[in-house]
Amino acid sequence: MKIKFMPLDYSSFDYNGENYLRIIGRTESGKRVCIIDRYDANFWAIFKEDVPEKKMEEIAEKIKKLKFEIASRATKVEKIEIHNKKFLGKNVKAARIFVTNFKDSHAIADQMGFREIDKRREYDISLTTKYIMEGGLKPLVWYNIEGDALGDSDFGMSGLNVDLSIKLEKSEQGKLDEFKPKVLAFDIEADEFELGKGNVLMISLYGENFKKVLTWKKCNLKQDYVECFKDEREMIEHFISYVKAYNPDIFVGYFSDGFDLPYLRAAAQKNKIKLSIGLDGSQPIFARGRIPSARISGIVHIDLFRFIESAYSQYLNVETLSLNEVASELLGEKKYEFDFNKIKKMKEEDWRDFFAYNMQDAVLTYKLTEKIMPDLFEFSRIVQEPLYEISRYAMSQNVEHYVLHNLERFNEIAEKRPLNDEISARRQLGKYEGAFVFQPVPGMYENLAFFDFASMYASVIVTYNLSLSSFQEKGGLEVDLGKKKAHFSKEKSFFPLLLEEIIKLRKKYKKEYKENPSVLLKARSNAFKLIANASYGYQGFFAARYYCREAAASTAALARKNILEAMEKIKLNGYKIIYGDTDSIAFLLDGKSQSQVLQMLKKINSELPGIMELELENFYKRGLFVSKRTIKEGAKKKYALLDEKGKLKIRGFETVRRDWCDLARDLQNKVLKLVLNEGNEKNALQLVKEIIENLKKRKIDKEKIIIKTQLKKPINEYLAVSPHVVAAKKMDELDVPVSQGMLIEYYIAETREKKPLVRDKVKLPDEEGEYNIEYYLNNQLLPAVENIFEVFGVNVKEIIDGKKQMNLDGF
DNA sequence: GACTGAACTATACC
DNA sequence: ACGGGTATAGTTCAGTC
Repeated sequence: MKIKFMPLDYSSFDYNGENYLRIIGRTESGKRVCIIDRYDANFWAIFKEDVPEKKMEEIAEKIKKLKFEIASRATKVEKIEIHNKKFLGKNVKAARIFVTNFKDSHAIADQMGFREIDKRREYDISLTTKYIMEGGLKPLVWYNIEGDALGDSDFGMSGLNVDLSIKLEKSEQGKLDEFKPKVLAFDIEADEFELGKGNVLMISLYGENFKKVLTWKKCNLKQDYVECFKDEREMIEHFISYVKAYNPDIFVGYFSDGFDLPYLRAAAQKNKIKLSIGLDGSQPIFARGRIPSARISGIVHIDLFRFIESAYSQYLNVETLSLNEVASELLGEKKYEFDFNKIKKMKEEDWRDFFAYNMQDAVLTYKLTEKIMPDLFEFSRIVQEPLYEISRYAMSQNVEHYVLHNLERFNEIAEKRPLNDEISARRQLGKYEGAFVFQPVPGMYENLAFFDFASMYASVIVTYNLSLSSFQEKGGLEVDLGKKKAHFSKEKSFFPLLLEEIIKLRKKYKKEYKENPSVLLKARSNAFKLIANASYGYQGFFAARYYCREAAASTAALARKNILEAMEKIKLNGYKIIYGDTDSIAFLLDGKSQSQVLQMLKKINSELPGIMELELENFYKRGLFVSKRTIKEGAKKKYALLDEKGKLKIRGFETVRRDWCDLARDLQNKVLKLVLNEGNEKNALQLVKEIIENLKKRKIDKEKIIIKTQLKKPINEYLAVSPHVVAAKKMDELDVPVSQGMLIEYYIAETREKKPLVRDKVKLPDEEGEYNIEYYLNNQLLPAVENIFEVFGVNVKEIIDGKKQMNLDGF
């Protein structure tokens, strides 16, 4: 039979000791289909350089005869083919070793100790990835499929909840038409945060024409979407049947890997029921990791938080990745408010609010999924990994899988993943010299231009062919790394070639998007951009297959060379350089016209090597650079600019730092705005005086003096007990859940005795007390504005102190 | 006990 | 363990007198 099919969920299984893929997806008409496809498990053995072909054949025969007893499976080498391949750009002879079961390939590879075999590769790649690499069905692409329909129990399947199962015979890629998956969002609320400690109070589900809160608490309320059950157990049972009935392609939560699903599992276990939401009736399976990953058989479980954290967050202007902040930023919608302190003594109307709160979380998660789905899908298509994986990969893994899935075009065998001792050896090498940052002279400047290099590090890698497979002992391009020199071949290697393609595709889709905007084109262009930008970090990342410290160090070195040369050229054209960081250059127009600047840019570009490209970032009316607090010299990475449209661009200042209180941040922001707009400090100074007056009169709202600092490790691992650690300890004592990664909130209060340390004055936001005027003046307000006024020759501290003196005199 | 530099820590920039 | 290095700055800690 023939169908049109789109693959969504991938898993593999053994049947009669052999490997099969079970791919769940949809047909055009919305039917849910399971495709079974055979995978011929294999890995590579690369021969040493001078092994004669006859010897290779002999070894192949010997390998075929090897017997293995692994995990009580009778595994053998099924077939061996000898191929001309490439490994890291070099021609090699390699034996492709087909084995009965892929699970045994690592063990078999380990037991093949032939002198003539140099390397064994590709036994450490996941089966699904290997399958896709070797021409299997790619995720999220329409296929025209031919094959035989399967019965319910074929291939040992049983009770799989699909409309149709097919054993794949022929497949052909179809057109890239639209596809709208069935999405079901969920969220739970519990009375304790710790896993398994408390009860699941309610579960919200939200999908197309589907809106429900399931609970076993207060049930006589007029909320049509709330459904009440006898107890926790009955609620969970109905949760399972609702999920089954809705039959989602994508089941999505926000931090559901780390909280909702583990909690539900624990609750189900406690109630002695199975959380059988999988298509085959199985429970979610949890894989270990920094955050556990919850896989649901046949359904793509996406934890939106994880995708946002790894790939999407750089588009967001948020201080935390909480559902509330992310939803506000992307949807303009907020979570509902609910005071969790009430949870132990709830009134009827509190329950009503709580249900609504729970519902809203699922609604926001659903809407966010709709918003982010194009990006998720494009990542999956471009990297060619399934949604489940893509939504959890770190950027390094995205880059790595992009490379793996494109190796075949270069006839390349994949490099192995480094082992633990290799990783630690790489880490011990320490840092290499990175970017150049120009030290600015503090001051207020008028009429500036900003240039920056387009995707600088990626274009350096491409232009100079910097990669593991082009790295060589001598000859070729020599890069000066200070103590050492690195050499790279001139012959273009696959990593830079792939990156060049990525950059070109990015440009192509960006252009198409500008001509004909669509969410799809934007997502595609963004995905290519992110992968390009992560490629430099990837080559310097100690756990990468294609790690090459020399390539990373050379990329940084050649980026430095290029920016310094560009600065020299700009200087030679008669401009004064004000600032620059890594790939950007700021300089004064100094009476010259914008078109003169653009002409110079054109000239510089014509002289740049390879695909290096300098672009105009913007022209600015004014720019402010301040000095460091400690030494009297210009501070790097700290400036404020005012563009021609009156828009402010602030970098590095306390205004943009979340660990400063709003009082100081707001004041600094306003001061910068006034100073840049007016060109002098007069009105700003007046404002500072007013705010300080208010501070001293205790007129400042409490929320404005709250300091938020992230707890980056468990409380007891801190060597220095800083204010936020004290606050965290206080919370812990009050049984408020404290965990690694949380933003700890506190304020600095007046104390009876004079204590020297800040941490002795820490109070939690709810704690009674008065803010410490001296602290907020000397440690928050003044430090935030002092450097700005210093640029105008004004010493704020003296003025404030002087004023105080006058006031006292007045008495 | 006051002072000082080093260490620890968080966060930003690109 | 789940890109990289560069940079500022607050607070505590440990040693000195």
